[in-house]
Amino acid sequence: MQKIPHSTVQRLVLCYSLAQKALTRGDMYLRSQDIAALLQVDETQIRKDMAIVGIGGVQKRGYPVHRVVQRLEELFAVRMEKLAALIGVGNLGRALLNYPGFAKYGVRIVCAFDRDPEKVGREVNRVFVYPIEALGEVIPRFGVQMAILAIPPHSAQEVADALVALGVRGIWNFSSALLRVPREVAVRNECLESGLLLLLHKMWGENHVSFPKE
Amino acid sequence: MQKIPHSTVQRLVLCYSLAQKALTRGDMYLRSQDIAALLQVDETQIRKDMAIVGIGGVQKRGYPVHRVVQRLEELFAVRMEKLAALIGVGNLGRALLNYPGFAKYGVRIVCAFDRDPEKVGREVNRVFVYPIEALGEVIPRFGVQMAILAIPPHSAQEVADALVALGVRGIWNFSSALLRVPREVAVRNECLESGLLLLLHKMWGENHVSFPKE
DNA sequence: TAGATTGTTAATCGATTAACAATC
DNA sequence: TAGATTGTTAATCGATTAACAATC
Repeated sequence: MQKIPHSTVQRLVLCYSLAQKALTRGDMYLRSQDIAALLQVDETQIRKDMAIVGIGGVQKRGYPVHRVVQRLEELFAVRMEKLAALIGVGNLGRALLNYPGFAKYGVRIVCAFDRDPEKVGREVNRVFVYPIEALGEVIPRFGVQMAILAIPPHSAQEVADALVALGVRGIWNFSSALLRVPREVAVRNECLESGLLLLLHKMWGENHVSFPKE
Repeated sequence: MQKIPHSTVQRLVLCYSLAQKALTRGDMYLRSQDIAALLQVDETQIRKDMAIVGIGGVQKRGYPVHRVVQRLEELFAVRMEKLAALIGVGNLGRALLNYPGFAKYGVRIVCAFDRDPEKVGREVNRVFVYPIEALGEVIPRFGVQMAILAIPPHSAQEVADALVALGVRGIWNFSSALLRVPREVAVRNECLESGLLLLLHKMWGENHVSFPKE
């Protein structure tokens, strides 16, 4: 199959969530028109996206919800169980541990790591916290495939290198560090600082006068 | 000034973080080549981005770090004090309250809201938690300009409508709901579910066979 | 049948990259 | 001066939108 454009994947993520909602509502079909309105894009775009991943529609009805859900679950590999490690059990890390979204998408956090001796040796949400030095022993033991990085940026690259060396295939990076990893390792940057700055730009960016604090 | 393309703004966010780092290191200049390598884009792109926002470089040296920082602080309005409300004091909300990034960019959370009577009336990190019903009274009293939405998706639109009616100009949306707001209100979606699915796609997407759990 | 929808090809638009001029 | 860099214009590439055919 041809490579799926990244912009298409982004829209399909949203389609997936819409399709799940439609499924619980009991709707049989989703029309490109309605999806497009919610995503605020052109409806042709949605039809093209569907075609790209091989989801066919039915004239006068729309796209069969169950087929959309099925195909997109395949595309996002949500029915496959994925074992994950959480690195950094700070405020954000703990919030992620309690996050209901993971289980829903087949991600199971099986171990956590922290540098702080206060946190090491305890359980958070039934997940044991290991010292960061134990990475090399614990990651292979559990067969961890992906890591969630919720640590300060200064040590992020070092930890990422270790994770990659241990065979981790994907990193969900909440630090502001720009990680360098081999091509075959997937990284998703979820830097909140960046998100905040993008919002601030939308709010006050461009042609405005910025008043200094003092 | 012409409209700044969104892709340019995204790169400039990263440039800002690099420039700050360079500033603390004491570097005088940043070369487009080096920035490009870290961002993994073409160096011409960086020069174009700089030109678009009016940052001029110096031949044989690069871009003066202090000017980059200064101009981008203006672009992201970070020196301006922005009063924010946190809606939803769950795990994620509490993590955000303790988040050091906010103060750094001039965002001050002045009040928090929750539906849970258990949480209402208490202080979290020196911020008072109001009942969600008090939104209409409290938001104008504090002069809140932006809101951080960390609530479940089903009530997100309703709360967003209320916030917009109260004059809030920007919403940092951590829920998975796709909010509909008037054009003049800025929204940044920070839906973690979406981020996770994008990572899963990169890891196992495309031409793979997905093994069901059972 | 008429109308509403999907599906596809062509046109447009915008973003990235290449080529090279300018200059310290 | 030669070389390294910025700056800019032109070429390419990819994504979006428009037009319209196909069909239930």
